[in-house]
Amino acid sequence: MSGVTIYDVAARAGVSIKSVSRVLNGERNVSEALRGKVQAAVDDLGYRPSLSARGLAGASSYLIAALVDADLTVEHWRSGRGNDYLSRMELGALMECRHAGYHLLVELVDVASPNLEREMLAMISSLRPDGLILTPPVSDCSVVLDALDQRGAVYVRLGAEAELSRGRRVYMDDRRAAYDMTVHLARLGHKDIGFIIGSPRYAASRLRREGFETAMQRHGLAVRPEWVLEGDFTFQSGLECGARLLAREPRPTAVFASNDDMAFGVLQAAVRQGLSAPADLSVVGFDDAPGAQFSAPQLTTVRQPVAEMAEAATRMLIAIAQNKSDASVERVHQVGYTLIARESSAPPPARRAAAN
Amino acid sequence: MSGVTIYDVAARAGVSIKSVSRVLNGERNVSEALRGKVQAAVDDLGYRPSLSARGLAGASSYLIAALVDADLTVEHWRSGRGNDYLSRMELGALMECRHAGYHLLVELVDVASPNLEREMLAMISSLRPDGLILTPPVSDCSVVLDALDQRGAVYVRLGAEAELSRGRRVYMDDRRAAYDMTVHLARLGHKDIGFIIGSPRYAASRLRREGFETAMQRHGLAVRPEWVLEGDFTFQSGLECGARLLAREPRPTAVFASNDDMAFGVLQAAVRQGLSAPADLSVVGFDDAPGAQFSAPQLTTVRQPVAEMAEAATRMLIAIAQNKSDASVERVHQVGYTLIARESSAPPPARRAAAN
DNA sequence: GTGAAAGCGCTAACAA
DNA sequence: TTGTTAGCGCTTTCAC
Repeated sequence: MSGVTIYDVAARAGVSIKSVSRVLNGERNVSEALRGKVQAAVDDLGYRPSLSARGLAGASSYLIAALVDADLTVEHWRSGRGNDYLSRMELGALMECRHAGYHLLVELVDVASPNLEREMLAMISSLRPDGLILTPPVSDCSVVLDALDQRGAVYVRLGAEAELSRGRRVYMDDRRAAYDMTVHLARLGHKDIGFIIGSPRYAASRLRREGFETAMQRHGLAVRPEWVLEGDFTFQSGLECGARLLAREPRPTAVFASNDDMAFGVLQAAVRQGLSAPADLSVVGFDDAPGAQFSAPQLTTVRQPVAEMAEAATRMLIAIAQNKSDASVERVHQVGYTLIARESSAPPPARRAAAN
Repeated sequence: MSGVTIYDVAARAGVSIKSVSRVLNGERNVSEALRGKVQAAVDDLGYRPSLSARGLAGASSYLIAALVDADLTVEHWRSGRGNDYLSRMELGALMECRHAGYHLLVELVDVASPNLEREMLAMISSLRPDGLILTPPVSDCSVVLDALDQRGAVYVRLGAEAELSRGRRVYMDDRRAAYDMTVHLARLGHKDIGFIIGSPRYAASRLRREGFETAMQRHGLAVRPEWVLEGDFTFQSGLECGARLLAREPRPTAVFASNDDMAFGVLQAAVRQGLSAPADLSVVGFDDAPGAQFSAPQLTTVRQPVAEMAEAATRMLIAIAQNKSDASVERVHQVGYTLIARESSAPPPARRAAAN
């Protein structure tokens, strides 16, 4: 029952297997008559070529592999929480694979492994994916890039921020988004703005911080070192940093956390100190996490179009796989972001008082 | 550069390719000496067998395919939101694939397609996965099950609630969880409890409703038909149902929404009517969505161990693939749930007043 | 424009 | 315990 092969199709259509193969792969120099016969046989039999056989015989595997950081995955798994970035990335990649007849494989990469290079090489030779999507922080791991380059693998780096000239990239301007967010706070009248840095594991953390600092300078606002704390992108770290920030005297009138989870933590810290947001303290985040629209108050944040990024990346990968000449495919693709102003950001208390 | 094959390893170890194959597959009847030689050659060369070649020649593909509803994916993609269930499921599956040397493939399934059977058969013959993980609502689609059975494919249905005797299942007791949640409200003193049914697309919706109704009856509480509304698991539908529910006179003192997104909607509807939760109205959900701990008030809900379910499913699949005799592997695996009482559920206003 | 034959890199029978 | 041989179902030369 299991196997209708190219031979069955060829026999039914009364042609050679090579002709079936030609039709399947949309090659030129195939007469309409032949194409019709073959297509009919394919439909009758419900035939679909074996991925393994194609991969073994030909140059394409019709596989796109998404590389995901293993540590992160374990962390999420342990904490019982999902990974919003992962699912959004996949949605985009799947949408694009869907029509092109490609398949999406998700692979864990242990960036800290001492055998990383070897593992990457092994993965490539075992899977032979037509393209790879590198998610952060894997997209900034030079060992991974070296291994892929060594094998001539085609990849797109998502949100990459290091070694910008290597490979293809799809990214958004984190620095500028953070700049805009800071300006948003400044325009509301905030002068005393605290900042919580993200995990150093992500290159984006640095950029967000730079965007913040640049904006502060341009607006003549002082960046107080004691108001710039380092978190690790978790709620807990946001809670701790928030508590420290709000315990100081004087304390900032606004806090910009490098991601939403930390912003939620700051919000919580504010509540514990008897502060109400945004009346006493404005809090803004970054990511537009699933909870951002349900938090109290709803969180002002930056939305990164992750699905669109993955779509673009997958489209590039498939184009290269099909064109054979990858020269025509763009090397860098920038996507836009959206600053979503919700309830958690408002004018500072002083300004409010003055306005009364 | 790309291809170190089994021949290279055999040559280097001074043995036949069959011996290499034996060592690779951990077959018995291999001397330690031979195993050592082969392993050394494998390590030296950084060899890893080609998935395609293995799949083509042998019975195993080392592929686990996760079947995901295409409509849902498109919806999430359109709305720019992630899919928490998907990512949690994958975390679990990946954790389990990881050590066993299996790979996870994510496939979209269009349950509404007129050619669904054909598409499923084609997918199977093209991919030949060693096992399939069916996520809801695909896990309850009989056309899919028929196609898989016809091909003798091995699958595990996640959260399946229909045709319980078919195939293997990993699930949690939705009915009982909903029962418990209803009891939770009853114990707080609520007698007037509204309910929002989930999307009929999911079999779990029916079970949650049944759990609610059974609990109400057992506690001598009336289920008022006008307080039982049908939503579709979206925030918007929760908002609408909530508005309708709260506009009535008398109105319930508690609302049990079949999932968290709808519960968030009810919370929002309460705010718009000038009601404060949980003082005026208790609201509870189901799922423990990412926003549940950040909402205002934090949401009382039921946590489903999705990652653990996927882990168990993957473990079953791999065990079957390796044992060849699938008889020893359990057919049904039930996982526990956790009722998480947060801030959104509290005694009803009357009770509070009486207590004063 | 079409077909015949030769592999791709493995596993599976079957010998030895 | 180990090796030999024959495919698995395709794509790729290379003829015609």
